[in-house]
Amino acid sequence: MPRATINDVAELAGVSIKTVSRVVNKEPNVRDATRAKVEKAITRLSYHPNMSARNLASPRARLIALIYHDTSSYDIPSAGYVIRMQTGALSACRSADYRLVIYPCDFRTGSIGAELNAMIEHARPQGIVLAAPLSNMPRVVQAIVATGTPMVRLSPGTQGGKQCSVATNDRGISAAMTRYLASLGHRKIAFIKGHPSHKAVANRYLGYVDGLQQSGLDSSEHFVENGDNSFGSGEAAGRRLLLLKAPPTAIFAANDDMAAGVIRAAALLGLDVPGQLSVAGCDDISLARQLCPTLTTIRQPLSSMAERAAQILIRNADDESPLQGAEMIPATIEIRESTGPVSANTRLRGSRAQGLPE
Amino acid sequence: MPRATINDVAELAGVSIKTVSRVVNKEPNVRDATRAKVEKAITRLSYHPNMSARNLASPRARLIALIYHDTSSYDIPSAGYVIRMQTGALSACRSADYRLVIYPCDFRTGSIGAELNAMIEHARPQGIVLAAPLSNMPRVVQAIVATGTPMVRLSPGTQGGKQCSVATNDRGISAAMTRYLASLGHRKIAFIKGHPSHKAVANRYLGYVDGLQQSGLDSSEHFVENGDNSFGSGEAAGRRLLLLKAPPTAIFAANDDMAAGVIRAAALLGLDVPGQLSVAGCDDISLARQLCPTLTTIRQPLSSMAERAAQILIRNADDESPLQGAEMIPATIEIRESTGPVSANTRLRGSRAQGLPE
DNA sequence: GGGCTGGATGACAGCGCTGTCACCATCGGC
DNA sequence: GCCGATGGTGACAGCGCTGTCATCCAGCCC
Repeated sequence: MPRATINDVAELAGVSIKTVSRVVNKEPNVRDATRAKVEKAITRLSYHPNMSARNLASPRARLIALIYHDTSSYDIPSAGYVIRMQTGALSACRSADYRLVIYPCDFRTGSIGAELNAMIEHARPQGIVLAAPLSNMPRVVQAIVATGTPMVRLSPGTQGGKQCSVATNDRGISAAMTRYLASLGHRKIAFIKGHPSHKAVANRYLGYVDGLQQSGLDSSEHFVENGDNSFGSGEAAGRRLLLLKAPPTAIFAANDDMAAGVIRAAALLGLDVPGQLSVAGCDDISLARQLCPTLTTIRQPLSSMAERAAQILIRNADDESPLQGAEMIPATIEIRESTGPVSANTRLRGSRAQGLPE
Repeated sequence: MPRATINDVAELAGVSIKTVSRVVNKEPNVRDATRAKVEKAITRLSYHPNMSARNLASPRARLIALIYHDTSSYDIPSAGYVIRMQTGALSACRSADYRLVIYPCDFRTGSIGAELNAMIEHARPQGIVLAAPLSNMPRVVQAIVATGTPMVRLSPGTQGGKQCSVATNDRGISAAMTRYLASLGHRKIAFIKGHPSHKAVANRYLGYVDGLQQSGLDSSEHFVENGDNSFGSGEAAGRRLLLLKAPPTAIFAANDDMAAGVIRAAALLGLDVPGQLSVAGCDDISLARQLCPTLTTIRQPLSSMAERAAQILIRNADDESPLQGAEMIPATIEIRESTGPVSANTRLRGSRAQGLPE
């Protein structure tokens, strides 16, 4: 059957198409009886408004773009990260009858500014959700700002500029994780920092320091190692920490990949996790549940963040609000198997402890 | 600056808008000189055709929908799978000036048929790319067929119906993997089957049998175990195989999760991989590169498959071809660290071999 | 009751593009 | 030199909707 148009509905309901339009768009100034009549006709004909016609006739694009760094060209450990954001953004779009355009792009490309510009010119989204780490790259942010398209940044790390953003409490939740470790009896809690370019990840270190302080613990420089977000760097840092004369009993890594590396380092040294060493990570990548033991970690509310960002953009079209300010959606701690209370024999090492091959 | 329209271009080039339209759509019957003039004007004004107007004016929707099973509600090990398909589909869409709509949905929902129907009515895509495992679920396939929207199925497992499909040579490449293992000197090659509902995964078993035969090896029932695609089932199956009196020297699992389980089982039994046991998987999930040792596996050309599917759909709009037949894009074997030649001391077990705690 | 206000509704003109068809040159064949 | 065929081009009517503005009818004030 040919698709029903607004004319068909108007005819069936005995009103003008304009009135149907009002009902569809939930505009005021329609009598209840009329509205009911129209709604009945809509149902009977299973009418769906034509997106293209709507967009053409009104300045509103009903299109949100989600721009993120494309990891598919190399490794894809962060695929879950992207999927979760998509899920959130899609959810907001679906309920508002908007469409979502996904735009993976590679920030290492020199021409990313031009590329984004072309995409924006082409798709003409009503708003843009910009994911981390693109959200804290001046080049990228500026290219988008230049187009004048409303934008919400996800986890921008710092509140630069007036752009609106949605973030999570990286620092606060990291402090909470540290306090949680302290509450298990740990006194020597180490931290492995992430790659310095990642602002949001850097905030986690600050949270760690806060947490130590709040728990009345000293932050010793010996218990802070540098990593670069990779599994290998986590393993190396973990090994260095565990081979100290007075090693920590808990290690908190700024991301899950490094935490997984720490678990491996511990295994190679014959240490039981969590019996002799507690390990915590951050991000809740899928690996966190597959690891053995499963990894206690911080779960970022990525989906909610992206959903909120899309909502802000959608609502912005109505009330022309200036679109600024930062929203915060709290992260949660996922307690799994890799953390536990300090045991009596914490200092005991397994037989394979010392001098293992790298 | 306000966005340039086709009128602006026509005026600048001194032709009618229809001629500009012809140039933009690469239609014939435009003199070269005219075409050049128009193209120059387009560049000067950096004109981009308005999608909505185009769609409204022509039956062609310039929209492809990618429908896949939404894993985000539970665990997300397959996020990479989705991302790779998206990448391929996006690539086809971008180069043809099409838009991509992603539609994750949960096949466990009772109302999935109605849901898909509503989505299709709403978005009106010109074609649908249906990913596995949805592509071999009759309920889902029928719901889409009922809408009359052109569809290409990805890895449908079997060639049911007349729908067009793009698949990979699961069976052939599995045979190749088996031959590869045999070529390393392995004579006792075990296989761990996947979940029976997954057609494409079932084909891998057939390939394994083919491969044994092609290598002149006997397929012994003792060397085939059942799994359910999960890590845990792989570990259990691996353990059973390795505790046989005459255990295999190579284990080929129908997917990577199970292969990872086998590696863990081997580690617990003190077996060195690949020194004493070769392990191969299938899918090339991101975990495959993070495992230690990294996993030899079969990489499905997901991105190419999705790209091809989208291309077929896009091209179908031009030449009204009946849209049927199955295309095949070959998978590749990724040789990594987990497989190696049979060593002299293959039968030697590590000290922790027997009777370890489960 | 006259004049007003404001809510409810409809007429109408596009939004920017494509499909159809008409038009005007050419051009080759007789 | 006349004809039909063909290539190149443009006029024009929508596609299905929304924004604007006009219209109409109640209800209200004095």
